Amino acid sequence: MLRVRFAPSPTGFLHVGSARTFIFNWLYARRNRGTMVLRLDDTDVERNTDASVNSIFEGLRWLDLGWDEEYKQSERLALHRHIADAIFQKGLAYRDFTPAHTGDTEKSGANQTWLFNPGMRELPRAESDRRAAAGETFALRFRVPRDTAETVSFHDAVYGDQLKSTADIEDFALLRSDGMPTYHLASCADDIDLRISHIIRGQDHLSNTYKHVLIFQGAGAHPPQFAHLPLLVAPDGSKLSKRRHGPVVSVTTYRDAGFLPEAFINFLCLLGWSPKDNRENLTRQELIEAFSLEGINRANAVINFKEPAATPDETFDPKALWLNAEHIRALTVDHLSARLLPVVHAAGFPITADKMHAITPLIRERIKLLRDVLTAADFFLLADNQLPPYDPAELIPQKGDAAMALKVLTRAREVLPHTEFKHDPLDQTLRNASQELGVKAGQMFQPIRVAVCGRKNAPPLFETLEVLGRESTLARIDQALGKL
RNA sequence: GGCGCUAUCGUCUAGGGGUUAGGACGGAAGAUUCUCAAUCUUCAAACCCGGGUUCGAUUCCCGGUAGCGCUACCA
Repeated sequence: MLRVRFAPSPTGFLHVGSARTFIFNWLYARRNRGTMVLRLDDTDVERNTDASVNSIFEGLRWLDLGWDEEYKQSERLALHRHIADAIFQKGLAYRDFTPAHTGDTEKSGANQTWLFNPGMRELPRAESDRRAAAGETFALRFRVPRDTAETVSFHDAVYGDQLKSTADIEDFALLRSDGMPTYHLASCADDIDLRISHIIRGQDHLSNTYKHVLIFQGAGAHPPQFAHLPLLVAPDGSKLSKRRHGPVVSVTTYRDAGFLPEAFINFLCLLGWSPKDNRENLTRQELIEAFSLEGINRANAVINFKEPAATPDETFDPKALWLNAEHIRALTVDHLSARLLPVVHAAGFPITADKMHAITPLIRERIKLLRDVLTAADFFLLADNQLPPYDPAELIPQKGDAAMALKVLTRAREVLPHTEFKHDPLDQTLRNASQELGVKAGQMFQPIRVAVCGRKNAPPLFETLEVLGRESTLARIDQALGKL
C-alpha cells in the first residue's frame, strides 16, 4: 500500500512552498490510489503556535484537496522515546552530558570537533549510567558508525543515487536534554510507525536524509522511497521567507486576492514539475493523471514576483495571474457568478444573485483575479449618483468636440426612453441615431459609455445598458449632460 | 571552512552527440471589435566558463565559477 505524508511544523503560516509539497504528495497518492497522511510535526514546543496550526488548516482547506489520515506528533512522544531507547540499547546512540549551546555562538568553522563532543562518544556505559542515574541531564546522540561503515547511501527518485562518507556525518541528536525528541528522530519514528512508503519533501532535507537512513536502519526498519523537490525561491534566488518577502509567500494572500484554488494548484505544479507535453493549463483531474516523480526536475524554481510591487498584481507571478484568468474563463457563468457574489458582498455591495449572474458574462474575460470584479464591475455596483468622478473631456468622442458629445447624448436621451432595453433593439436604435446625426457609430457609443460607466474602457455597450436598465442609463446620461 | 545539490530565452520549462534548440508567461508589432478585454498572426529573446572524449558537443566526463541546501539539544 502506497502511503505518503505531508508533515508541516506549525511555526508560521502555510507558505507556498509547503503548499506545493502538499500538492505533490496528494497528487502522487491520488495517482497511485495511495493514502495521504497529514501529520503536524510539532515537537518544537518553543516555536509552535495555535495561530500557525490554524493558518495551516485554513490554507489546506482552501486548496480543497483533503487528506485521509491525520496525526499530531506531540501526541506520539512515547513512540519516539521507545524507538530512541531501542537504538540506545543496541549501542547505536550515546548520552552526551555536554550542556546545550546557549545563544548562537559562532560555529567555529575550521575546528575539528564539529562531529561530536569529544569524550562523550566513548564514555564507558557504566559511567554514563551512573551520571544519568545521578540526575545529570543529557542529549541522546546517534553514534554514526565511522569504523564499521564508510558510506551511507540511498536512492532519490529525483536526484538519483546519493552517497556520503560517514566521516562527513556528525553525531546528531535524537533526544534533547529535556527528553523531547528532535525532528530527525520523531519524523523517522513516525514514518516507520505510520508505514510511510514514500517521503516527498523539500530538497532542503536532501542532506538530512543520510541521518534518516541511519535512524531507519538503527530502528531495524527499511528506509522508504525518497523524492526531494527543488525549492521555490524569490526572484533574487534567495529562499522565500516571511521576513524578507512578506505576505507574498503566504497561501492566504493568494486566496484573499481572488485566486481560484484550482488555478493556484495548477501554477504551483508547474514550478519544478512538467507534464513534458507542452500543456500548461491543466484541471485537477488532468494533473492527477499526468503526475509522476519522473517529471520533477532538479533546479530551484523562481516565483517571479516584483520585490517592491508597483501595482497590486505585481505581488504575483504573471503566469499565476494568467493561469487564474484562464481558469476563470473556463468556469460557467453559474459557477463564476457564485464565486464572485461573496467577494462583492464582502466589499459591502448587497446585490442579488440574479444581478451578479447578469453581470458575470460581461466581466468574465476582463478579470484576472476574483477581486477584480470590484473594479471591472464598479459601475454596476454603485448607485447612479456615486459613480467615480470623471473628467467631462472623456465624454468627447474621437475626432469630435464637446458639441458632438452634447448632440450625441441629447439624441440618446430622446431615443432611449422608447427603446426596449435588450441588446438588439439598443444596437439598432443607437446605430440609426448615429447615422441620422451623421457621426460614426463609435462616436455615438463612446460618450454614452463614459456617461454610463464613468470611464472609457468597459464591457460592450448594449449588453451593459441591458443589465444596467433604462432608469439608471437615463439618469447617468442626464448627469453627463450636466457636465457639458 | 567542510560536505552536498544545481546550472537551456527575463521567468516557468521541453529536448538531447549532428535540431532553424520547441512551448508557455511576460514584452513588442499587427489583425479583429463600439472602447477595453478575449481571440488570432508575427517578431525579439537562451544552452554559465574552460578543458577533454568525439568526425562532431548545448547534450557525455573533469575542472572552474555562481546559486542554493545541510553543517542546532530548529524543522
